[in-house]
Amino acid sequence: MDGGSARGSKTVKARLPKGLRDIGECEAYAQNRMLRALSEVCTSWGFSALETPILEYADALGKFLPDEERPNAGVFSLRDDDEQWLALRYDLTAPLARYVAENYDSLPKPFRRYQHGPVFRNEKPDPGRFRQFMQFDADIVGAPVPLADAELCALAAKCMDTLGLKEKYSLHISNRKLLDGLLESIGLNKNESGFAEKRLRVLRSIDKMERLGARAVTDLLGMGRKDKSGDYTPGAGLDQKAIEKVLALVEGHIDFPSLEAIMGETASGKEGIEQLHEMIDLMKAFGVNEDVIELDPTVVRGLDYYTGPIFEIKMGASDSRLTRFGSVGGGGRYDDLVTRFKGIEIPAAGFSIGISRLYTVLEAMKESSAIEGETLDVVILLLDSTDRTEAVRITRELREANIRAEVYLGSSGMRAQMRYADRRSAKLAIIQGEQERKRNEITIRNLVLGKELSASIKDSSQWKEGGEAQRSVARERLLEEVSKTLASQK
RNA sequence: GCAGCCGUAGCUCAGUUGGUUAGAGCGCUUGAUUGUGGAUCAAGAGGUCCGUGGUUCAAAUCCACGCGGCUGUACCA
Repeated sequence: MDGGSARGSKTVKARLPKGLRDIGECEAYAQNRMLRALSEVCTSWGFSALETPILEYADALGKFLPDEERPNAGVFSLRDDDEQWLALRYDLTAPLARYVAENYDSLPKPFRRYQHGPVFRNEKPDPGRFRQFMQFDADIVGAPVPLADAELCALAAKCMDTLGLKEKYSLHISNRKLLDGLLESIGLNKNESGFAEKRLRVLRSIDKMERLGARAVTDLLGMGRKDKSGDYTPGAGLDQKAIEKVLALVEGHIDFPSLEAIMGETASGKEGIEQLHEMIDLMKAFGVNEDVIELDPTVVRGLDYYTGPIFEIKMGASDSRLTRFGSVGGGGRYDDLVTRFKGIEIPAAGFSIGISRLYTVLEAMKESSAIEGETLDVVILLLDSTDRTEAVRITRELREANIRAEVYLGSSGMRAQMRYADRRSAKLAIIQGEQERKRNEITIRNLVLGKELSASIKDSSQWKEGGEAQRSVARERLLEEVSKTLASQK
């Protein structure tokens, strides 16, 4: 009555906020390795590091201002003590725009930078989609030419190659101007009322092509669509002819001649095609394998954001099992982003890779080289009869030789210590109890070999003897014998 | 955001038409088998039955609302 309930009333329930997660050792190691590798690539391509803070003024982030009804829709925001709204960054590009605007005069133009860090989105978490995740981002500000777009695409490809994913991804490229050309060619006029709304619906429908298929997209372009749950999504209200034209663009593979036919004489369409041609030529010159480049007008991305070339990095083009993961990164040209601050248009383009998402995909692909953690090498057991300072000296000697070692901390029995070593996937254990000490020896147990042998062991005395998995050697030969045992395990 | 389903131990779940002290398996901790990962045996820890209110002599069980999870859908920088 007293114990449980009294404790219950005083303790706090340990719980993780929804949509957030703890990252275990395997993913943490993998994430660090990926970030390090990508940073090196960017550095060698002449991009410099820039780290902006996690918090920004909400209005500097742009789009998602806290409003009366839903102060936390999209972004996490909070009030500073001077009443100004702060918000957690939801990507790395908006803070870059703020940085560029603030430091414009002192920056070299073009300005090339990379950055990585956690970003936050306050929205409904879905499986594999969290409210905090790691992004890697690279951008070029102040270069209006397709050469910059091509270089960023090529860098994205190089990044994927560096992560060991050569031939496991593809770059789907398109151009926002193609979509402008399409809208023009189906008779949507910029100056008509309701254009913005209609444009948005058309673009969203196109974006759903891959997930929902042609029939659903037809409905969405026309009268609207009712889904399984009974929810109704209003359509764009296009006529039959227009719908067919849109579908022609987004259905199946497309090549340049058919693209030209669809775009016709529209100015934006022509410009978009021209830019794509130039980009692809330059990408190849940058060393991108032609096979990973895929012309794909279904790529839409940020609706009010991009102004020119856009692209997405998708996994396993040939492996349909992976298409459900969608894109692991993408980017494009966003010439308007700094305009908000400066009043003048500053050309900019960039891309980001979703590190957290990429890890999830690699895990599902069982890319073990990318996802395995770093295991412990040695656990030094600590028995009642073990000399503490000697155990510490052994630990230190191993560590100085760059062997990952730890001395058991605690007073449990030997059995529990062995279980601990097993749980930690340690490769071997070192024992120096009374028997070893008398003879100035140590016992090395090969845990990997021991596990293999255990399958055939029947009675418990064999366990204790250890057989080939265990031997005693002179104390001075510690390093030599440990190294030998570790080497034998590879 | 909208809709449907679900919520009992760390995990997977049982719990009768509402009825005494809420259970099992696995896992976890400790111990035994001379000082060894497995097996076996023994003991132990671990619960606000999601929360709040209601119906009732009586609620894990029925009702309402909230919260959380899953699925679909919307949004997605």
